[in-house]
Amino acid sequence: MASAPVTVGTNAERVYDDLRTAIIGGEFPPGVRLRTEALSERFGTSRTPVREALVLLEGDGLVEIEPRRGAVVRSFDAADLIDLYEVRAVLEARAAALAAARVTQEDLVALDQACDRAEGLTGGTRKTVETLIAANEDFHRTVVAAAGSPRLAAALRTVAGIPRPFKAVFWAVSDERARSLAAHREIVAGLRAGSAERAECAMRLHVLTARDFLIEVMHDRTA
Amino acid sequence: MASAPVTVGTNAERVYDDLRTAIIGGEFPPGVRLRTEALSERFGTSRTPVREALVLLEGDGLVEIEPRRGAVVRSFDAADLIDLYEVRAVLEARAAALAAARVTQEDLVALDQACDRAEGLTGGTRKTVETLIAANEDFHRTVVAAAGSPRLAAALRTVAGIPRPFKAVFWAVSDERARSLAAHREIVAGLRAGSAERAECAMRLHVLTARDFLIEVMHDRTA
DNA sequence: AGACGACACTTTGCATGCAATCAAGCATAA
DNA sequence: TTATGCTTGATTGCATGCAAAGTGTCGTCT
Repeated sequence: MASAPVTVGTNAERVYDDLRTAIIGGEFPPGVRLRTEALSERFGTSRTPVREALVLLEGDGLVEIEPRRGAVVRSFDAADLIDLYEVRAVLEARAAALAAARVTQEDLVALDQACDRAEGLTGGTRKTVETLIAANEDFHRTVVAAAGSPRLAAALRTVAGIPRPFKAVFWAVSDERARSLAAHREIVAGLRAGSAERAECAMRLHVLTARDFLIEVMHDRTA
Repeated sequence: MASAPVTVGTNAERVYDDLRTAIIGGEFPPGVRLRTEALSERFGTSRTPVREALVLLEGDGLVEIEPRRGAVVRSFDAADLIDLYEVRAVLEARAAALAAARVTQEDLVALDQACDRAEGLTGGTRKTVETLIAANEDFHRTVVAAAGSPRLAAALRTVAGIPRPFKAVFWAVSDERARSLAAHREIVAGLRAGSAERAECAMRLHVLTARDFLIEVMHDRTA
């Protein structure tokens, strides 16, 4: 049998993945300086692969690197997030439209399951929220994968990553949860019907609704 | 007086810019292996900044890096280019729509000038084609800048760079030149009128027309 | 003759040392 | 007291050495 390879990919990739998860997970809040030596210590490597990982994360828009000044976790203000969600709306809507013509039965099952996983949950515990976020990410990832456009997927990477605390606000509010779930069901219905227009509009509506909810929340918090 | 800074930015950025220009300029054709030592010699640095530049170029979709195998200039087959142009169509159309509401008088002048620069040219010399490509790039860059969306600009970087020979085919054919110029004028008209819809549709049409011409050319060549 | 395997060479990926630069704190002068 | 310049410590960016993985070649065996 095939034994798992000891090192799949390079060290830099591993650092990139782990650091990305850590940032999105909120372990490194926006504004925090990311010093190469501290990170290399944490990940058990030297500073070289850490530096490479930071460059990759800059491409994802998760960190900002200023020459000779170092890297900091990028902060997201309202304008940033609105901008990000609007680009996401355009790209994910397109992904949904493409997916409508290519989606497989397995994809549809996976999408249904992602919805089902979110369906029963009602509590507001950390674990529940984590599950909801994971199900949501699976859903969107499946749609993008079904679109079958490598370039679209690459473009989405520049707007896909935002820290979990920002996402969490969606799932903390019960009404938004229900609305999001309904939107997901609607998107699946469009895809299942093979209607690019339905899927596209449903996805666009879904993302723009998220944008507006975010605006509302931020307005309440700053007001 | 202020002397020009000896090093603006880092060495890695300079290598990235120069290497990107070289690849797009066709100096390194698709499929060519990019060995770090040879490049470091060329750019007068060590292998470290070269490696960083290659990672950045991978993010732009211009090179492919396989672990332990090295970097090669990415080759673009028909499916790749079609995929790329369709994502460009979505993103640039969105950029045009955003720009319609924000475009300044200076932007419009710059766009007019980009059109004017292409207007008189008729020959098929290398210099002429270079000028046309440069004017075209200025045009699109100006529109994207006028959109004022950093995330959109970042997403476009993943689909903006393709080797010049591919672009050159557009400008080698006189009819396509005229059509492209007319499309640019149409886009400017939409922007000047402040009509997001006109600008958006004109841009989408422009990019999709380019896509179809590319399909046609590649079909002719392979047939 | 063709296929297979061992060996040497090439190239990558990583670790580490070093110079350049930045910030921060302290002394000094107005 | 406040502003300015120096100095020290910290941190980045780059160069280089080295081990590991990949590539190609040559010899051998069938």
